[in-house]
Amino acid sequence: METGATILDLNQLRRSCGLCALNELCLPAGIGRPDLERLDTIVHHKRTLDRGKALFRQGDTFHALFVVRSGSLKTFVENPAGDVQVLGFHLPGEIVGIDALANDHHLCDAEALERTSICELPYAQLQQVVREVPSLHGQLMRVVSREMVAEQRHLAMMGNQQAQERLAIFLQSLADRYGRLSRDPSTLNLPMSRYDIANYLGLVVETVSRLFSRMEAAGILAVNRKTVRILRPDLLTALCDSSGRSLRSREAG
Amino acid sequence: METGATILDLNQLRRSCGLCALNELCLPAGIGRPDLERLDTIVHHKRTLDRGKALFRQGDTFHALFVVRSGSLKTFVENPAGDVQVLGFHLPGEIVGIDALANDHHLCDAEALERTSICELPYAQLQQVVREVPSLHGQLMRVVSREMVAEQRHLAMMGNQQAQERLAIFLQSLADRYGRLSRDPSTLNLPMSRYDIANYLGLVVETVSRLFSRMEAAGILAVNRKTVRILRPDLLTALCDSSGRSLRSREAG
DNA sequence: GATTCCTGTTGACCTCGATCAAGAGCGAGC
DNA sequence: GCTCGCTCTTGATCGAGGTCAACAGGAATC
Repeated sequence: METGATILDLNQLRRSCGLCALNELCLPAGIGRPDLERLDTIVHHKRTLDRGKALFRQGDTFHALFVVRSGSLKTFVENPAGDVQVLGFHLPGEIVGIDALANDHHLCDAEALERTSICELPYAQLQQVVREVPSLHGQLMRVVSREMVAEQRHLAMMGNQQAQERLAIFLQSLADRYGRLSRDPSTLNLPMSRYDIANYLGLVVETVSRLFSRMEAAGILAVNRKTVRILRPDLLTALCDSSGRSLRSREAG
Repeated sequence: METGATILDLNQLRRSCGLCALNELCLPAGIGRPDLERLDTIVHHKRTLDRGKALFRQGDTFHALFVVRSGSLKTFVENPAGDVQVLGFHLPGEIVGIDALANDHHLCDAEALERTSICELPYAQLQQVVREVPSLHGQLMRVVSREMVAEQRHLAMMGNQQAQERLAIFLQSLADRYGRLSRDPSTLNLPMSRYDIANYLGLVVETVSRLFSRMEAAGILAVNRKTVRILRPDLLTALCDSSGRSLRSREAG
């Protein structure tokens, strides 16, 4: 349906970090033109995953870092007893696979929540580029640090917050990230199941379901399966810090 | 060797990564002699903290990474409501401060649990050394990755494990780390308070106290204030995976 | 359209761990 | 010595959220 040239242009658009809309949210943030082109030479853009398909599995040997380009992923660990813990949901511009650097093999699973396309950064080549482009080292460390901070927030939520606050915080953070991606932050299209949400929040699915119902009854949300509209962002924010456990927290000395 | 050189040798011993007992557990692991000497030039060894003193506080501007040399630290976040979450306890050879790389200021507090000495790695200089010693980049990423994995384990514990399993896992992991530091892994000298342990595990102090008593009654531990002897490591291990929540976990899909 | 499977919702009940309360052990300061 | 103020322990009670159970709404297959 299109001329050959158009397809090439589209390919070009899809292939270059410099032209990618996620540019400033992603690894290239703050990296100058020529260096960016060097980085571009090693980025593979091909991989596309269907819903439920794995990007990598626990135990896979590590060879690349990945960045979500469109769609979304979940990462999770599973212990020998079969207990699953969802570690995070990853939206466009977010990096996954860092946990594998310590051991040369992946310690968690990464799975597509919907049709998802991925940029692949072969690690050996990335290290070579880091040698040539020193500022990339700093940027990589910053991105990694950002992931750590997200994990710490997750942890703090699990340790201190009540069920309702947890869900509110989760929705809020999702809305924030939608905003940063220039999507409408008041209409969330949750790509993950209630089971995933519950597990991520350290709750069971029934509790999450009840909380959605309760927040809908309170006029804060309009919930229709995967589609959640935030009607009262102010009330949602209020729910985020209803000061959970009083005693436990204040005096850990 | 000359007389008078002895004092210099001791200083040398204290000052050089090459001679440090933690060498292979720390940042220098896998780095060759000459590169190590270059790294050595930027490491400051002076800081010593008394119990309860802060290495840094939330909001402090970031200028250096730190490695515990002796003693121990806890890191924790505190939200505006006053809720505290202990993120981790840091033993010799472990690095802290990475979370600050993303924002140029610290997002958590780090506090000494006992008299603790610290190696300081000024970040600007560290980056310079990374340019000169490319293998250091890889090693830094590995160390960071190790921290992330520890956080993920913490998270999985909070999400899936019952109270008793949490304490068992905590003691087990402490014993493992003692072992790696060539200390007796069966006699733990807990530098942190019951409050810190409880908060780290997402429990309250009363629960932790009861669990210690219960495990002592079961003949697994001998508890005397801060001193905990592991009498039956086999039983402790058994408690670590008594498969907590069955339904919640098995099918997060 | 009927069947099956899966995800999600709602209700009834119960348990684990939080909360409240009291007291014991120990150190620091006077 | 005594008191004050911690940290830690133990007991009694309560409630948030987990467990069990039943069912409803889609989606996929036939």
